[in-house]
Amino acid sequence: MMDLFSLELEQFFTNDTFLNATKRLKHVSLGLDGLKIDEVCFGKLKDEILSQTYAPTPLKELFIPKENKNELRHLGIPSFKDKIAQNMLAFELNKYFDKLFSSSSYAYRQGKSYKNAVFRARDFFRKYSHVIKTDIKDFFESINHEILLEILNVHIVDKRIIRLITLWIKNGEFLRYSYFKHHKGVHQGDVLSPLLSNIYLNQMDKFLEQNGLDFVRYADDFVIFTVSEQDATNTLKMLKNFLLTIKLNLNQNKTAIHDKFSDFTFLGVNFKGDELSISDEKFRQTLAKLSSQIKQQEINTAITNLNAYISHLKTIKLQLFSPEQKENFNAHFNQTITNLVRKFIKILDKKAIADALLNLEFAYPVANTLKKQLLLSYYKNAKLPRVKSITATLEAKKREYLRNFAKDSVLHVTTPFLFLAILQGKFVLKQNGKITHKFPISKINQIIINTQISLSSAVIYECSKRKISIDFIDEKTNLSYATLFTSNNAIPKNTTSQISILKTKKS
DNA sequence: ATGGTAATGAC
RNA sequence: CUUGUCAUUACCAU
Repeated sequence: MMDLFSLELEQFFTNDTFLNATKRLKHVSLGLDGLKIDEVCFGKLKDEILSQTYAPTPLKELFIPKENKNELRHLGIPSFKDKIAQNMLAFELNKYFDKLFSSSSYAYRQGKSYKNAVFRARDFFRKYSHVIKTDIKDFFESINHEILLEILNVHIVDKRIIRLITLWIKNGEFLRYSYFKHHKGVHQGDVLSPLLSNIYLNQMDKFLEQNGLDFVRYADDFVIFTVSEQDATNTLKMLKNFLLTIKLNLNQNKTAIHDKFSDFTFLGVNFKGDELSISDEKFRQTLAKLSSQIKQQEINTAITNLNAYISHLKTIKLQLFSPEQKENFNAHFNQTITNLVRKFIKILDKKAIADALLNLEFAYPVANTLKKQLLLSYYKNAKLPRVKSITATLEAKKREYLRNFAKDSVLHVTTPFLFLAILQGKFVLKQNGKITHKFPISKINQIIINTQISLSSAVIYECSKRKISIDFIDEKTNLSYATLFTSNNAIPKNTTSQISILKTKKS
């Protein structure tokens, strides 16, 4: 007989779990009801939920740019009361469902981390010759409600819980005044979503296990190991067919079969067979982060920050550096410390600096005699004029030009009472009917207005066509109070659908 | 040991 | 006025 989730709502909707839930949630970003975390009344929430009169607030739809990518992340932000309710349930559900999950599933689970996943994958690759690297297309947004609810229904005894979860996943989103229904997928931002996503993909884990396949899965990102290319091809075909039965598809252009000699990236780590490394881009980021630790008013806080960052790096990244990267890292580290000393050499005496440096943690083990030499060299080098590295010298010049280009391409209007229009294919600024400035449209990619001016509709039309954004900045606060058009088309897409609605008779 | 904050980093 | 889960590290308090 299978173990079931037999807890009833009353058993975990208590004052204690309420307090726990409020602690675990961020206290920023209000939902649409505008309630702050300390304005949520537990008594009322509990009554509503137990009596099934509870209704979640629609989510706040938001698009934020993904890091280093020209894509947007679609978020739905629930109100605090809904987050709290979900959190209280998630805690118990997590405990129950975690027992059912595969040991090869690593995301969002207590005691598991992406590091474990990386090393597990490496260990598997020592036993196999081929690997399928793939991920699922629009995973969160593709989860099928009926299939998910069916699974939950099998395990959860108290059906009021099923009703709650249904309310949450089917809850719609507001973008400004436009409401978007939610027929499929779980919201990115809901507390329960990570767990629900694991429950859903547990079906695939079980399928892979039944077929005797070794794999490592982190959310929708996973690798499957095989003994030959043919085996990999067959497995992939079989997997695709299975995924169709749970309404999922693979991301075609991120799916590939690799042998021990071709590189691929999994969880931010470069794999080449069982040899791990980190990408040049990530490596540069690491160096930049290291340097940024010394931007401190006090030498001791700078050292504390550096030590914290180094300790953090030791837990995984340092183990993944190639010999070349190690060497570069050490050079950069030495340079960073020299810069730090240079910054404080005028205001602190030699002893104060030496005392601070003695606390310094090194990324790699350093013998005591060598350590003394290094510390001394930092002090000596700091006295010399600063000589930038070749790349830094070129970078600085590059940035200077980028700034200039940006200056050229942004039309920033600060003089009041002008009229911005389009004439003969150019943006023109007029004062009392006379043209004072002209700008070629093709060169402009942003317009910033922080004063009171007039704007012709032709300008707005041209800007929308060319995806030139217009920002209106408040003179006093320097904050943007309105933006017309973004360079990304995710939002305009919704806007156009709204316009098409307004054109109908129903409008 | 247990409680808190602030980083980073995977999705 | 940029979410969620998990992990790691550092610091502080008892």
